Amino acid sequence: MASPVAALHEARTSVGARRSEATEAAVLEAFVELLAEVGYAAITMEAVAKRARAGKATIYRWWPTKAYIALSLISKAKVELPTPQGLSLRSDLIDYMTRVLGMWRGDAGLPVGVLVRHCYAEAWSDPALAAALQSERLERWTLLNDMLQSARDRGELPAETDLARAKDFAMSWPLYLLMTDQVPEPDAIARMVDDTLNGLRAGLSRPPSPDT
Amino acid sequence: MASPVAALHEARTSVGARRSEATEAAVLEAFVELLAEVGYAAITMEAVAKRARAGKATIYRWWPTKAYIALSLISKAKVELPTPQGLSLRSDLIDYMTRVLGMWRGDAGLPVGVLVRHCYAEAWSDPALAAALQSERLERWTLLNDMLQSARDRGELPAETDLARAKDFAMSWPLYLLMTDQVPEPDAIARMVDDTLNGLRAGLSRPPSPDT
Amino acid sequence: MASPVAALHEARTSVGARRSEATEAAVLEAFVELLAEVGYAAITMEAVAKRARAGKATIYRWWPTKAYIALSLISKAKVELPTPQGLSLRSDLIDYMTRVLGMWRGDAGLPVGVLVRHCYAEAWSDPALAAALQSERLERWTLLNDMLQSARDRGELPAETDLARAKDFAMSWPLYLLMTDQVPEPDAIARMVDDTLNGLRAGLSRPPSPDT
Amino acid sequence: MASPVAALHEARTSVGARRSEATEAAVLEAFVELLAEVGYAAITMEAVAKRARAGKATIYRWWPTKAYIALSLISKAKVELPTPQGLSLRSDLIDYMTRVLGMWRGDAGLPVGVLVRHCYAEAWSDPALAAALQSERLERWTLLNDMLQSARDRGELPAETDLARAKDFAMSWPLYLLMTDQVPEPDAIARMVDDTLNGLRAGLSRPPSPDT
DNA sequence: GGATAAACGAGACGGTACGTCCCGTCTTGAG
DNA sequence: CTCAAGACGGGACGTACCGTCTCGTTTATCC
Repeated sequence: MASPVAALHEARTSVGARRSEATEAAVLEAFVELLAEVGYAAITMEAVAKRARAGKATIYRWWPTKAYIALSLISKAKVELPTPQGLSLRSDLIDYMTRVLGMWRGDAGLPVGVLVRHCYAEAWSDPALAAALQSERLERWTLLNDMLQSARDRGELPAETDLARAKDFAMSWPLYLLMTDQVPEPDAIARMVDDTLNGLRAGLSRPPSPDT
Repeated sequence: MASPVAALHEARTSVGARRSEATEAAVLEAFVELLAEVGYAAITMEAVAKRARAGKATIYRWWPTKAYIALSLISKAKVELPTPQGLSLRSDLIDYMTRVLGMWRGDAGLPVGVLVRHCYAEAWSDPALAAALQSERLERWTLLNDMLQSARDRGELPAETDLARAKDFAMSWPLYLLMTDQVPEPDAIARMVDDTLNGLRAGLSRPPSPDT
Repeated sequence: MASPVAALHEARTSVGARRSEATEAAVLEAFVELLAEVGYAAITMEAVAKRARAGKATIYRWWPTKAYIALSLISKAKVELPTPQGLSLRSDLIDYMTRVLGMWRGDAGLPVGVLVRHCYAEAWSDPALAAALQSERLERWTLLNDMLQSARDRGELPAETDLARAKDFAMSWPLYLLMTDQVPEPDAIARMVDDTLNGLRAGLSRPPSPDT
Repeated sequence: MASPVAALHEARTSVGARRSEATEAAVLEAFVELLAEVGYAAITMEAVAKRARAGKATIYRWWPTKAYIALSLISKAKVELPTPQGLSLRSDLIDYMTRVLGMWRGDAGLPVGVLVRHCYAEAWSDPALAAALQSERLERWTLLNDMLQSARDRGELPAETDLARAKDFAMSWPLYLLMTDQVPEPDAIARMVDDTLNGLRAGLSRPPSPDT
């Protein structure tokens, strides 16, 4: 059930050997190694298979393209996101962004940001991947949603704030920076959050209501 | 000198036949056709050459990868950007964004947005392409810069506004939408601009000064 | 002990379920069907297993390669070979060849000729298969041997005729025709037999004796 | 133009690089080496390409399967066949068969017999190959045809002998021996020829004429 | 005008990776 | 204990493109 990728392979009724977890781990590990050694673009399914001592057919059985392997890694890279303190949206956002950007930069070993960028790139031509990414995004941004809701409840944000749009808006600045290779260093995160907050506090625009 | 791509091939001293403009046009046209028929990802240099009735070597002589062909097309897709009226930043931005997004969506026939997205994607692994894109971006965003400067001069924006950062900030929301396949329809552009303006008018954060 | 193939699996000491005859029949039947549908070359063990609803391991337990399955079918294709009348070698041979060639052509449903040809082909690289084929051949050609011996006894063939060599010689013309896809129609069989008889009656050459 | 295989690639109207003879030679040489090292059955197109330092696509461009490479080698293996002396059919045949069998056994380095056997095997499933083999056979057996014709003219064979059938008959005994791995040593060739001659001299059967 | 040189189309080349297929083995649970 | 189902490591298949390299033709400059 867990990951969006695994979800495609749930049905299982008959007998026979089960999916090898050792192989799955070996594939992911091989991918991480190759990412560090040759870079995302130069990774081939062939090389991953050889490195993982797995058959190519096995890899294709579970991951249609290398982007899905990347997505598996993104899903596994669950950082310990802090429970929002709820004192102020600003401090909550700074905490949150610090963790997220640290994960993107690879503070925990795996530079998830590279994977995210390439997954978005390939999702442009692969609707199924786009959908999987979307669901990944929803799952991962739950905390962000909670933060914004609390802030709205506390009156830090206008009462009529559209939470979904606010979430998108809040991620657009950092994602733009990721996309253009300008992921901010920790000390620049507060500035980024302040810029975002200015936009949010002033109240996001709303769709025109017929009665207005 | 025109385009960033052509700039790499200026030097010319000796005799011999010149670059065939007919061939260049045929290649670009073939690319546009293939884009509509099979999508960006499925375009190959081989297919472009065959469609354009050009030799592969000829294409490689002028464009290292298909991303550079895309870049050539982006450069050629000069829309008639309006001279800013200078009445208000809001109306200027709405005019500007309307034109840019229209070009991205392909209102003039060629969906430039797809090309932009894929160029960004491939630029992640190709510094030279990234540089060419950067210079393309500067050129294209000159008008945006002018608008912001005028607005600052008129007092619509805080006097201490960092124009470069403001430009990035102003483009981050639309680019994010482009990247996530949510390019707004014309009637939603005003909302997008308003969200951006809220952030800008409140004053972008500034880097910490040593004396603070 | 029946077939040369089965003979490899006679020893049976331990307990447990016995070989399922239903499975064996299903495999052979599946093979015959596939032979008609896709041709010998395109038959795979995988497809046979699936068609027979048998496990691949089960098939491999009893037949090392598909050639052995073919051999099993050849062995089973016991036609009612006529007891030699003993009136004349010529009429006996015509009867015999008519039956054998009919079987090759598939008059009884299964075109055994195709199986024979492919078994010979694969036997070139598989000594065990070659040996099995050899023993199959001996068994099948017993009648031919009898005919030749009777004819020699009756004086139709030179007294010093080497029966083994005569048997080979008698089969070489039809086998050559099988190999070159020229299996004679029934009315041409008499001609083939006559050609062979000419050679046999004149006396096959003998190995040089030391005293000659 | 010569060979049956090359004949498929004669048409050539436009410009462009020509077929590389060095590569063709390298492929054939690699095939010969692999034949000696691993045996026909274990040769793969992949290994041939690697050994010859040729691209797989290049090999597939000129030879559809490995059997066609074998056929190329057979065609190239032109032995110095003796001009028939014309003294007697028997001595001519012995000379001829000695040369042919020597080539099959590999007296000149390349065991052509193995190639012939496998080509026949694969021709059973490949009509185009069968046709190419047929034309190869015709070309190679020209001398045999001449011998038989001279002998008929001299009265050594019945005047009504069908030369084509005689040729087939003359080759059926040696080919049968090749197929069953019993290629005769030089001293047994005379016996083989004698057996064949007995059949020929007695007169091959003729198709029934309507007026008989 | 003849020589020279560049660019061109066509396309063969060595090579890499693709995604599929099948091999023969091993694992799992049902009978 | 055997069997079906089926996942596995492995490896060859035949294809598609890559980017480079002849070829011989065309086109422009220079002497």
